[in-house]
Amino acid sequence: MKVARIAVNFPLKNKGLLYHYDGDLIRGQVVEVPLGKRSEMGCVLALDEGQSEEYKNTPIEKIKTIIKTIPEWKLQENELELYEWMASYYHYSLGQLIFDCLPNHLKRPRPLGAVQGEGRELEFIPNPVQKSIIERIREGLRTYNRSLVHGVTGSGKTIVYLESIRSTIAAGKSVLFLLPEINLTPQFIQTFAKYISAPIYSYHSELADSQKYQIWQMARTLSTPCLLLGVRSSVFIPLNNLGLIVIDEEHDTSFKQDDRCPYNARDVASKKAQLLGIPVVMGSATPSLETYAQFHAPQSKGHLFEMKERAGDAYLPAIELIDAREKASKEEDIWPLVKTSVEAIKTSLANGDQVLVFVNRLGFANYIQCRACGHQFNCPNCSLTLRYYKKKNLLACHHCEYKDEIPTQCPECGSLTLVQKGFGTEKVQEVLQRVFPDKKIERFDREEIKNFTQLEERLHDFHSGKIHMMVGTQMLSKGHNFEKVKLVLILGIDSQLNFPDFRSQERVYQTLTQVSGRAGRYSQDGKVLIQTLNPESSLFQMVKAHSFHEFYESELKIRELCDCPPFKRIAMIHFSSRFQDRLIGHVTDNIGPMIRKLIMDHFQEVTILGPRPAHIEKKSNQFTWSILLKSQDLTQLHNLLKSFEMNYKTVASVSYKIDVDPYTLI
DNA sequence: AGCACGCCGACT
DNA sequence: GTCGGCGTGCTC
Repeated sequence: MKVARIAVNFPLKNKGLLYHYDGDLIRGQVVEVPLGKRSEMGCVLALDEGQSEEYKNTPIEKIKTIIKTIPEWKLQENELELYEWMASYYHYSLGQLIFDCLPNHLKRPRPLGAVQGEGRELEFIPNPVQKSIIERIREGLRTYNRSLVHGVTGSGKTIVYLESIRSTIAAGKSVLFLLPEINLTPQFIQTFAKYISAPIYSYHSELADSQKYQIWQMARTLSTPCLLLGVRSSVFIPLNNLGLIVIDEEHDTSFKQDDRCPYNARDVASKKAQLLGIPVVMGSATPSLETYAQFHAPQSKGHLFEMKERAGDAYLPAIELIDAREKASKEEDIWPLVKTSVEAIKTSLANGDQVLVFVNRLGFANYIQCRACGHQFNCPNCSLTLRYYKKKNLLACHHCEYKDEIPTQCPECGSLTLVQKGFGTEKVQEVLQRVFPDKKIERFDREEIKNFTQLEERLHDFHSGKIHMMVGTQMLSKGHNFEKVKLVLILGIDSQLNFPDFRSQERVYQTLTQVSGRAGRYSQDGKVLIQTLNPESSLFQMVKAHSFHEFYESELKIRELCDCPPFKRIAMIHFSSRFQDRLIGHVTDNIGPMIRKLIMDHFQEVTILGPRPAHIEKKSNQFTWSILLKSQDLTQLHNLLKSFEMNYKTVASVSYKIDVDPYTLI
């Protein structure tokens, strides 16, 4: 009997478990193994473990035998290496990681569609800036190297991507194109399908399991090049003969997975490219500070390409601030808008132009409060207020499933006066509809658009002019081109500005710039109005000036002062339990002191903050407290995390989760 | 994460 | 009496 080491699909973070086997087996083979009283999937990590110390020290009767191999699943060496890197970087179980990433086995096969690219010649010539970037990227197509294309909205990054993709495909290699949102897939396919002479596949959450499975199998066996367009999880698809990875909207938070293994697909993609020896091209109008700093640094090995102007005849829109402290608006019942904003919309609509209104929240009111006693309506399962949805006539929690009818009186004092606080897209739509009764106003948010069909329908109605104005959330800000829009109004940005996270300024800068990018791409008189209570804030001045560099330099200084990325690397450990008292006792009495001692004894470069309650301490009846770790020395940070795990003694009903490079510290 | 064992309170 | 909720311990 021979002995193999298997990464088994369960949470233990060791190097895998030992199993006996007969016959031939190779590293990367997917197998089914017995585990306790059940069976689980596993992946072969090593053979010849018969001589290892671990095998000699394990009682022979404990070692079980592999049940069977799964012939259609065998991971390639570079796939396995990527998973191994991820498991150690994110401190996650290798076996669990692999089987979280692989698609589920086929249940009921559905046909898989591909768009065949037409391979037409370009109908336009790239401008000199685009041309030189394309040329530089083309020179690096045979080796691992990283490029960041920082181009203002409308500068034509798509053409740079397109030409890089065309060159790669012409060389007989496939391309992986990562994008943050499923919503953007159709528009890219539309553009790419004209000019690329290869099949185009898209990979996203709307595909059935069987279709995902087919894409994986197609990817492994492909003999001619293809373009694969996909969301976060498509970074794991083992495309045969991959020659280029493109990451659009590099800064976007949806590249970070927040359940299971909290990986960042942008960083995983870079690692994958390194393992394969192929280039990565990233692009954004608002790169993340970390990424920009990597490329901007004097010792940077990456290529930083700047596109400072809009392509063709397009101009950047004029950005104006509107002081929302205007008093006059009250009597006219247009809150949360102010008179200046309404007038601007009126003018724009009268000119026959379309208008976009951006609001960062869903629903009608953010929360409900009793005027008499101040009681707020909270979610019984979470430490949060319930949001009011008028159309559904519900109070609902946005973290759990809780829903309730809207009460008519306060449960505390019986008062009948309940006031609606804060606003969302629904409220703004209602107010605007009252002011402009003869205009067609629709929403563009998650409540209204839940799938491709609804998305395409709404976009079509807007492009065709059937809809005059759209009120939307983030969904509106990402990548879409609206030809007839000359005015964009931004509401509710103040609440984002006051959000307690070191990245809140960066997020606001990105949102404002991206939303502004929707305006006036096709005219000289595009205008963006930002309605705010803080018009003096220097952040707005930088957005107004379209000055990413000024923002970057000023934000960088702040990051240095507060010991934040990119100056320090960060990791968080979140502890959760249904029992608040046990959780607090555990983290304050055991965990805090334990980590402080480890730091003192071995990892003095690391600093610790906490334990402290999470920003939302209770979610779905689970309490969370967190510890924040910072270090300039990445190795020490990782070694501390490893030591923490080795020394950790489990406490009943408390679990923990490590998050390396978290996107939020709350 | 599952799964089983074992302890305790509650109910036909 | 026994059903089921959940705490505890284990998985090569």
